[in-house]
Amino acid sequence: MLARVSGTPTYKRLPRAVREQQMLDAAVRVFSRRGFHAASMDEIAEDAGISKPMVYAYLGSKEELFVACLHREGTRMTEAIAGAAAPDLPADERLWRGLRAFFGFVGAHRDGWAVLYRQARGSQPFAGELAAMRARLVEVVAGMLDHALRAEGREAGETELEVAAYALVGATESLADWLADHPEADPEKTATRMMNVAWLGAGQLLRGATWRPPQG
Amino acid sequence: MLARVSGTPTYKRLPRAVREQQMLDAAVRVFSRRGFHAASMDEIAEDAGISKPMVYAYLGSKEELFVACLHREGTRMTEAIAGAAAPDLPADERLWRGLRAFFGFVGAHRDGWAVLYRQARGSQPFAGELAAMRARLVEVVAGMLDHALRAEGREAGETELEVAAYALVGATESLADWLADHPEADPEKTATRMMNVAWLGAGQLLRGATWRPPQG
DNA sequence: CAAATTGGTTACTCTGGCGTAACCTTACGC
DNA sequence: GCGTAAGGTTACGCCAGAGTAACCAATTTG
Repeated sequence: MLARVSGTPTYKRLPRAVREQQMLDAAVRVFSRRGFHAASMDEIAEDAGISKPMVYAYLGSKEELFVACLHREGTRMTEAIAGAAAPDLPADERLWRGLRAFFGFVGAHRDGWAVLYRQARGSQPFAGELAAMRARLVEVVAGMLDHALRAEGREAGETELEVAAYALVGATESLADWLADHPEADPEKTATRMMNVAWLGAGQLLRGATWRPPQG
Repeated sequence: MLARVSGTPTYKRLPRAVREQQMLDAAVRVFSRRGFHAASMDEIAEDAGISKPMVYAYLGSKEELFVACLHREGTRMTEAIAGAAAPDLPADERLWRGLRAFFGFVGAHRDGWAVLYRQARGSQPFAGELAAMRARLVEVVAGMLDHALRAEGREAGETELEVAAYALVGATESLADWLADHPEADPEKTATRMMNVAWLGAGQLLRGATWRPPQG
């Protein structure tokens, strides 16, 4: 332990931007497997291959760190979905693409996203952050429904739309949880199933109706 | 403070069964408004009008206490819903009754149940407990779907049924959250809205279809 | 080649709040 | 009426883990 005689620092110096990402990666992993409360800053630091004070120096308190995780993951998700949007398609096609992108993302980030999301739902400090994300999503879905309705010359109350969107988003989140808990499941197939119940409803499903993805 | 000269104990002695319920009431309130982590055993004890060691004596550790809350509230809810079941009705009627009972319960226990439920979703120790409750619900819904399908001579894979039920339950939970956040909202109306999207699906909704509660 | 700046460390402090030890006091069975 | 269990209290032990102080070493910069 007398080592490090001359310029041989056991660690590697890295620019801030890189280290921050490593820390966020580690934080997502640790928060995922332990939960916010049970996760310790020491463990996160260790997992990131760095010492604790660095985490504080770059990302601030534990809560701030968690919010940073939420933010990064949330942004990634939003972008993944936004990339699938195409405002001039028919409603079912839009819904389908959105769902496929969403489940694709969740499937690819099983630990990351789903668990973070589950974490954030409970604890007050983050409920706001989360609620904002969900609100944006609900608004998008409600907007889509509204748009489709008006295109047919119909109209619905704001609350009607909000509630319908809320239910759709809730069902989707729920299946995302299911997907996260079933590693063998296929995201695409899950999206199709979601589409079936969301678009056709239980009534038609029971009558034997089936919705199938377009273009192969 | 030299008081309590003779038989004037500032507190009232009560049988264990009663005190336990008071403690659980208090625990539900405090966990609801603070969240599991931020809730302190001292506050719960104070809110219950008792001293902390009594809580430990009767209900055990903080985690055990929380699980006890979950259990009691969960049982109450299950019973409320079970009371509405009528196995020989058509599927839509059964779904409707179940939903109405559920939203009625949530509406009547706004802070109690919804927040407990939200709490439990995140934190590992209770995820199991919660998952079990949800699993029972999913099973019931899946069973209902299966029953209705077979009645029409059709059949569906187990996973299909499970996923559909999961989506339905998720949408319902989500609207329960919405209801809990909108104190002015009417449970019955919320149940109707849920029924609309669940039974008809977005497709028919957009075409102007509407589901209406039977018998007035 | 100083002298800041930036990346990094070890080794603490300090507190919230869980859980408990030790100790009263009323009621009830016998 | 008296012992013992059941209901109750105050006061404390204690520790995990958030956050910090103090200090070291590369690397850029003028």
